[in-house]
Amino acid sequence: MENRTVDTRERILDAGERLFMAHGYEGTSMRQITSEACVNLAAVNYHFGSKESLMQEVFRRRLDWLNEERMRVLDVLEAEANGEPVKPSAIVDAFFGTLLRMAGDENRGGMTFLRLLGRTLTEPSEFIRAFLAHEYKTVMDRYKEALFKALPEVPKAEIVWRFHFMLGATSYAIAGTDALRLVTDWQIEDEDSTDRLDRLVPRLMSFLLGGLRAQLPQFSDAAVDSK
Amino acid sequence: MENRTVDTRERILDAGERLFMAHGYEGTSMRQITSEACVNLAAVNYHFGSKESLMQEVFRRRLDWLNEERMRVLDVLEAEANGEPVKPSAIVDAFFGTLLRMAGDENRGGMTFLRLLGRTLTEPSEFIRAFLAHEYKTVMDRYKEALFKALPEVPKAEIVWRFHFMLGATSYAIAGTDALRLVTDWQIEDEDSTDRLDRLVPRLMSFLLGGLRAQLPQFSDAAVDSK
DNA sequence: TTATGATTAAAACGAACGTATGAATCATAA
DNA sequence: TTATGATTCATACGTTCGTTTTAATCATAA
Repeated sequence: MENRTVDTRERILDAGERLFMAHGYEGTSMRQITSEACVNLAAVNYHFGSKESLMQEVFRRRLDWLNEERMRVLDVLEAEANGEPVKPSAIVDAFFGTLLRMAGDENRGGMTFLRLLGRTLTEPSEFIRAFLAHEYKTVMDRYKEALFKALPEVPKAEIVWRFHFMLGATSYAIAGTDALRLVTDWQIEDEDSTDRLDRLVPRLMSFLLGGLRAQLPQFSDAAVDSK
Repeated sequence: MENRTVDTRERILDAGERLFMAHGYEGTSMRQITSEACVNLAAVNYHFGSKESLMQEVFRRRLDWLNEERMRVLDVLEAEANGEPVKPSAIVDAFFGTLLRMAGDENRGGMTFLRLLGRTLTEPSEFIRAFLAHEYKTVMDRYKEALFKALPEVPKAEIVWRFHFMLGATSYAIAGTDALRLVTDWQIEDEDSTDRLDRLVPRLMSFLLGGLRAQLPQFSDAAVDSK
């Protein structure tokens, strides 16, 4: 009994992941999903209850592992540091590198899930917001604290903003890997697509670190940045 | 006759802009739009032909000015430079600063349009891709060339990627101004919302320039970065 | 082999979608 | 004042949406 069920559930999750990535939540119909998964229309409601619950399960399947892994890696880094601050580059790699390396692991959703995640963060449907907030809260707080410790001379508000900017650059780097081409018609010359992912990680990492450690902004107005 | 028409068209465009921003293209219905605009359901099809055409017009109304302004500013910068390369910081400010300062100009869409633009770039519906590509092509090429000249020691492929990353960070900075709060539950402490926008521009600019001028990545593999 | 609970299947539900139609209403020029 | 073209209006069309229902089919344990 177990076998059929798992296959059906997984096929639905895979189809949902791919279609939500390509057309968004609202732009994807149950009939598209069940058709692509080769299951009956009623199967989604039977196994997941509703379209919204399916969407949540699509995320949970990947995010649970991702955020556990992020916690685990940061645990290791902090243990190695023996109470000293962890290097910013190591923190950034633990958070964003772990995410990006999912793209190469087809068993963990690969590029498809990363692009879904990237686009979802800019179009948070009301119901998915609470879910993502809950799913992300703990790991975000841990990394925020680690960055505060790693960069004691940078105001906390600035670090929070820069984490925010880093998330944006990363989401685009993924979600837009071929979307941006359609906007700009740019060719990333001389690179086949296998090369591209391998090189994306160091490229993005350089950019993120450059931004994180950039000169602090000068506010034209009077008020100095509050500690 | 002219007056009623213009008002109706503008009210529809305003409502569409706000609702597309909040719920996305697929997530917004004609009935929501016409209801918010206080016009008859048939008014959209009468004035714009279809929902897709309305979406295009929502963008055109703002992008035409934005991209002309970007061109104009770069013209001025290059004229002042007398054939010398323009400073990277000036190029970045001309492109992204011009965009960000739209947020403060309610007559040009303000924050609403910027957030719509930000989220649309990660969810490019098939039909909007060709439109945005056409609308953006010329100005993108101009700025790309300016950056090549400004950073002759950086490989062109790297500059293209970093422009890409900067777009992402910027889109998030805008689209996520309150979306990210919902993901991370962060409070940007000690700042009222009027302060926030004034400070966002220098903050983001510092980050973008730090990323643009960051140390070049070291690729672990053999092949050196191609010219 | 038969009984049982899990899963799949086919069909239909009411609601909401984008769009089209034709009559009513408006502003303007003759 | 009346004729005309632009605009607004109420209404309906045909589809598609997510979900539900009821029956058929399957796998397993007694």
